Amino acid sequence: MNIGEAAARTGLPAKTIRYYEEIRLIQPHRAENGYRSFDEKDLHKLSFLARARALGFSIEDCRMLLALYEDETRASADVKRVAEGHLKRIDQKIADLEAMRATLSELVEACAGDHRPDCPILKGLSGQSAGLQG
Amino acid sequence: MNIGEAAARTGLPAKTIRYYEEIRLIQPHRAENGYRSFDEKDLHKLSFLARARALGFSIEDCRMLLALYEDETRASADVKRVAEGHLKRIDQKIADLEAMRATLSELVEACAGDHRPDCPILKGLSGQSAGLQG
DNA sequence: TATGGACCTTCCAGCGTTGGGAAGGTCAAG
DNA sequence: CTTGACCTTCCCAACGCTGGAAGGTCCATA
Repeated sequence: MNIGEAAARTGLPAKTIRYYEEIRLIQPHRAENGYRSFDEKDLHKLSFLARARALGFSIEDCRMLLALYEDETRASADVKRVAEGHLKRIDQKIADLEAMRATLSELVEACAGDHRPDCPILKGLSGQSAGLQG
Repeated sequence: MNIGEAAARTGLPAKTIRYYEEIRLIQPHRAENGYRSFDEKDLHKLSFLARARALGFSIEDCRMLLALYEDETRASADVKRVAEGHLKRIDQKIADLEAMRATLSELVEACAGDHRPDCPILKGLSGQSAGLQG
């Protein structure tokens, strides 16, 4: 099938599919007219990629996971290691965001939010108030 | 003072300070030799930017906040609106990451992580298992 | 057969926020 | 006079696409 149908069936934009070919995540065949030709195996790989990306795996993680997916002699430990690394990064991001959230929400709650110019948020950002480290 | 000292005193890399000038967040004067010359007001603005960026505000949010910071007749409501918008985006990001985390950690926990090829993580990513929507 | 439109191709450029590095000017110390 | 630390501008890379331009292909219809 052509790229349009592959896009429709995997939910990935055609542009993204071309990009995945360019960075050699997939290698669809070419028809005589030069059009990319996708088979079921390509579709499976694209769907795999779509799910892995939706879980936040980097492209390089995806490349590794795809290689493991295709390697029938893989050890599940190798897959798990990649996933645990990603999990750790997710946890770190969540922690960072929670920290931001805590400080910011403190400032927001202290701000009257009316017509007057006095503003604890700006005070906090300008370093005139406690609650902001760094 | 020169950019090196400004960098040291605000904790921002010199490269970043030059970028902030390029996108017109700051406008330091120039000495006769062409070097940027930072005064205390510039330092305050840079520190303000550093704190706002550390809280995850976008550059455009920072531009708005800086304008409000410098406008003595601002209404705190305008500041609060920007901050609340950002807080909302943070909450959304946290929610997205928590969702990823939940799915991924489920898969990781189901994976033996040994020498055998059987792997629930790959099964999940390939769509052969429950727990992965979209 | 001609035309139109939907598809496909490649190539180039940009997003945001730096970071790295080249090539070269300036300044202070020895 | 040299050395080395600083400064300047400019260009490229990163991430993972996304948009658009210019042009080829295919199919249906007039």
